[in-house]
Amino acid sequence: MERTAVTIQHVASLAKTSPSTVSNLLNGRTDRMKPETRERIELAMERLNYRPSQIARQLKTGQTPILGLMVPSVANPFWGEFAQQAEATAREHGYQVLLGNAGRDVEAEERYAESLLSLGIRGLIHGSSPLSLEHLGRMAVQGMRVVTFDHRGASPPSPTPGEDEYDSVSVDNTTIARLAVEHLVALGHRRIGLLSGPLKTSSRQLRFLGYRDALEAAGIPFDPSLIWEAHGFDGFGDVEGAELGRIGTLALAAGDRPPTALLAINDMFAFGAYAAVRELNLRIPDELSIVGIDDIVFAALASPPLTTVRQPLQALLAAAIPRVIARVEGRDKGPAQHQILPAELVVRGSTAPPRVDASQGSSVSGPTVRRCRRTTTR
Amino acid sequence: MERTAVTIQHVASLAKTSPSTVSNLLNGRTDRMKPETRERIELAMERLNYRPSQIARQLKTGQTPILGLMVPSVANPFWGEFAQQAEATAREHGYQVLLGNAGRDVEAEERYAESLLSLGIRGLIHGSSPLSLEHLGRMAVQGMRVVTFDHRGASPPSPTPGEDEYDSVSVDNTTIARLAVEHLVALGHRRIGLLSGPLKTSSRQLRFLGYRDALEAAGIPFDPSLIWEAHGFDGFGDVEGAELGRIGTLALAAGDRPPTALLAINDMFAFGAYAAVRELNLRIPDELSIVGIDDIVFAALASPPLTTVRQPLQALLAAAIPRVIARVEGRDKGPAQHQILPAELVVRGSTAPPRVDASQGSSVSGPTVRRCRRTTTR
DNA sequence: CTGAAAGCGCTAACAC
DNA sequence: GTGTTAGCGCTTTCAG
Repeated sequence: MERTAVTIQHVASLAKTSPSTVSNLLNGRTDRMKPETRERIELAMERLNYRPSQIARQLKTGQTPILGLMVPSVANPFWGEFAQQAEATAREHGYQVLLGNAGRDVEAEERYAESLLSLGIRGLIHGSSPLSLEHLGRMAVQGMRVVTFDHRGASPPSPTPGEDEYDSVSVDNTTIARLAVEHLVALGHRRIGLLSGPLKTSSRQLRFLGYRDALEAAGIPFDPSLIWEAHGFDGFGDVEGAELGRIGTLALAAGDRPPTALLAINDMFAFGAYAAVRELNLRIPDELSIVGIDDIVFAALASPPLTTVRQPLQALLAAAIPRVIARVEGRDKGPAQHQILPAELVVRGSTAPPRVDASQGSSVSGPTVRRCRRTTTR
Repeated sequence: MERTAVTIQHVASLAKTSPSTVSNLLNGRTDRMKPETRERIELAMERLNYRPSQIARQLKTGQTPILGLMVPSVANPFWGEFAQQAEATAREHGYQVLLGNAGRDVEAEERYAESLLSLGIRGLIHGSSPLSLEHLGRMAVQGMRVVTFDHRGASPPSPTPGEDEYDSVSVDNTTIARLAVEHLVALGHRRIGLLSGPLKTSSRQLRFLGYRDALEAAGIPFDPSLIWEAHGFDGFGDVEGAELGRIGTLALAAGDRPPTALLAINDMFAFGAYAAVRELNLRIPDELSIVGIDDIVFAALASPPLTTVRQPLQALLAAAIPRVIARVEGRDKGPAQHQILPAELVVRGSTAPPRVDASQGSSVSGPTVRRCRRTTTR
């Protein structure tokens, strides 16, 4: 009752044939095989309950049907959905997925990549985006095929060094932010805050750019006092996003001329903003409009439901997974590809026109607003 | 620049020694090794940037430093946190984690287990709990060591068949529900609804039991019309939890004598209830108290913050991971162990005493309540 | 204390 | 069409 000790030889001898013939069948080289031989083998495999050992196979071929999956943290709902989608997509292609929560730490990522390599894993889905992607290049040199997300938006035309060592599939981060800001501007907002963790990743920088561009396009001067970027803080705020969002919102609201609307760098930050707004006894969207990015499950569930810019996770992974696999299997040897997918604004209940006396905005110290909650008659 | 082709022989020859000596060093059999030999080898490994191939090693030893992780879906925030914790804990022990989203489907789980086996993976963290755990027994027979969660609460003393094929670490699900109900009863509620997906898993059944017991202990008659169990629905509602919670709450609220408080089978359902309450223009907790189970990240973030019963994820995994590993490595050959950890009620803002005219409760068709939101002066 | 040799289960030439 | 054979990179007796 110990391990499955039945090998290809057992099958072969039961089927009165040779291991190589069995191997041929196993690998679909069944073209010129006598049907009866084939049947005998299949019968034998059946009866022995034979399961080929991937281990032995991969020692031989150097191929293993596993992909590495590196995300900051699956505890973050966005990355959880990402991982789920990655696993599902990979499975459709006959691959499994080895999870790695590297917390955006370059060293952790490298250690992780090394262990993948020694496990014979040669394909990596890299869902993270520290500014420097050099280490990905290093991985590539060691034989790792990687696909990143969020790398290289539309805007900066100059390629990052090492860029051609890996493929990427990303949303247009600049446009994401622009979409959000345009929506807010259309609603009449002119003091639009930006709430973010450290602007260290390229996706965040790109979003920042989009924010600025959209403001400029609308003729609204850029006001640095409306930017809140977490600092004195060691990390990227993937898990603590909500807490950072809360703190940031409080800080922004305490300013002289607080924003009437906020673009949060992602939905977690947006929910932190919700919490802050609750503490301040303000109301969303009447006194503060909030837009998130990602469209995680809770966006639709929150009260009010969050207006956000959706990342097309499914499409992203559907593009990425076959690509790594093709690379790993050597079917795709072309130059690095950088694909960019569109994002979509989802307008829900957290955005509305600013109050007329917008210039006064919200304030911590002001008189507590007492007003009835809007009730809709059904 | 292709693959890391440096093998143990290269190291050996550079170090002017034999592969087996290198292997000895690699495996810590360094007791009776001449220090200088050792140094030569270490130097050689350094210079060659040698990385032992796990693949070759495991073909030989049958051991791979990977654990399978089977959850319904990492897209569900609870399981995301679970997976994150599992990965982190496993890594502390030198193991990696292969993700499998089996959606609680027994067949999918078996397929997944098979592929694990053929990958040489012999340890499985099984975070799911369909009622029938027989298939786990089957896996055990094939050599898979598994640790389950949520299996076998304190209550039903009769062991499930096949139970001694695998270990388990779980929270006391009966107590979880009891804690929640007692809290509600203490607040003065007598009509307490239960909102759940199909009561097919043992953890859910146990929770149901705890709910009933607590009611009985409080002298409150059990009223089946207060139970809403999703049906006509194919699955366990892991991802759709919120939607189910919403529908269920609507249904419960439409009853003759609607509940004044709700126990949701998990936090996702609770948030679904939030959404329903919003649609009904009611207020939490004044008009409806809600208690969840799990304490996912959003529990603290929601408005109002959700009162819930926390599952001690970290402790759960800290107990489970070393156990599977010990099993896999053959260090632990004793009989199956079933560990039960305590849960903790976290009281937040979603529970309060029922309104005095509790018997009337909430109603869809009743007049819309217009009342000011409570505002706290700071 | 170190080395030689025999595989682990499978694949891929290359014979037959 | 099918069988033989030689390894993949490492571990592990068992000699030296």
